Amino acid sequence: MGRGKIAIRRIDNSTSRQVTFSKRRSGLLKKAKELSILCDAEIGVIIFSSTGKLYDYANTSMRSIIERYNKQREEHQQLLNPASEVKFWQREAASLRKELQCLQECHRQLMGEELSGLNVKDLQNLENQLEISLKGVRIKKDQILTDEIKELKRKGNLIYQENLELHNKVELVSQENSELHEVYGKQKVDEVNRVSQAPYTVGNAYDLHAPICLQLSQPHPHNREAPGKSMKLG
Amino acid sequence: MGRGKIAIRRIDNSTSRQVTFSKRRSGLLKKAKELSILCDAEIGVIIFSSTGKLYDYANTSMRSIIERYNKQREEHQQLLNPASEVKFWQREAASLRKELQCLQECHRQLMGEELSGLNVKDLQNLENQLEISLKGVRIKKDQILTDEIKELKRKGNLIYQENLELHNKVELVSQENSELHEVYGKQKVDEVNRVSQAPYTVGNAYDLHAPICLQLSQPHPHNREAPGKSMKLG
DNA sequence: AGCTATTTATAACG
DNA sequence: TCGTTATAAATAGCT
Repeated sequence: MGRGKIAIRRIDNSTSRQVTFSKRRSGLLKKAKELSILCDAEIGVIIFSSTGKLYDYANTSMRSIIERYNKQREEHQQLLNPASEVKFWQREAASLRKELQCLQECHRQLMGEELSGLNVKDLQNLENQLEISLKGVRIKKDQILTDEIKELKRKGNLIYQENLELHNKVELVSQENSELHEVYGKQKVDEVNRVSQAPYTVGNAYDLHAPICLQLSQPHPHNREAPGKSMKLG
Repeated sequence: MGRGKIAIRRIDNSTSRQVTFSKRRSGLLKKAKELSILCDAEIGVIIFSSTGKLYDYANTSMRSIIERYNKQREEHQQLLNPASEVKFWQREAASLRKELQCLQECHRQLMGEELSGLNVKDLQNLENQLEISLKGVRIKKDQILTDEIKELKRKGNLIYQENLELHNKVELVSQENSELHEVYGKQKVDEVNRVSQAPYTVGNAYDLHAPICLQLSQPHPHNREAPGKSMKLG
């Protein structure tokens, strides 16, 4: 499969053998990975290049694969090793693996996969459970968003109050200054006034004479009411 | 690389998973063989199917490949002495237990429980997943119900046809009887007619002069249309 | 298990 | 080693 067809025999040219090794090695490991995923298989691949370099792939762990391989290939090896502790842990692992498979099946069903084998009654139960789950998740999410909104509203009001007070303070100071200038001369009053009023006119998006209004994105686009009814705070 | 493209994820359908496993397994082993020949490499492949069946390939011998692997990884001692074997299985059990706990947490979340610790983004993802699951479950359920309806419709029509034929047959026989009585006397004609017509008037809910109408419960109570629009068959 | 339409891998080359 | 492309090979979906 390439520009030309090649015979399956040792490639003489050392360079192109290297190149082919590199390409086909990655191809082989990719296919091994795909097979393990597609078909839920446990796969180990060990490759030694002609120069002795090691490459390998194992979807679980090479050690457990080799262990399993040895067990399956030489059952009598177990008889040579009658340590009951080993047997205990093997049983433990087998039991856990079984439980894991059971839970995985259940999990797949909750993910909406592997539904063949379920009858209408099972599917109805699953549907009900998913609706309950969905409801719970939405309630939780809404709660978080509501809390966030409350917090923003609280902070907004605090800032608004603070700004009101600052505004009053500035007016007081400004008036005081005017009176001082009235006494000591009028030459610099204009400048001072300009500076004291800057916050109300330049680079400030808040209107300090009305409650703060923070607009938030809708949590549930599909549940929104008629347009124009945006959520308002304050 | 086939009639259609497939995503690399576990194949749901058990039959096609089996078929794909068989095809790709032989493909993988062929490629391993080719690579070992073309590039003069030492290669071992171990495959356990999801049912636990073992398939393998080794261009030299699996034992020597595993030994070389272990030597290269400097782990051969761990697999040989029983104390470290115990440790291996303990680690295996711990690893499985960890995976189990992870899956259990995920499972609880899919069940709508234990949602604290999730942020809005997580909850949104969970909500989306649950909606996908729900959709899948409903599609599957609807499909089963639709198939059931089709089957009932088919059977209903068969019965209706059979009844029509029986009706005709009865009329023919009845007419024949009348003619016979015409010849041999009229004393019992009334009785015979009464018997032959009983199926049309007594204890029979079907109207044989109209298509059979089987009414089924709605699959989705929350989706039903205006009342009075019952599903009709025939 | 066998048959194709397609997708994928890769041989040859830059 | 990396990228490109023409072509061989693998294989997904069917029967």
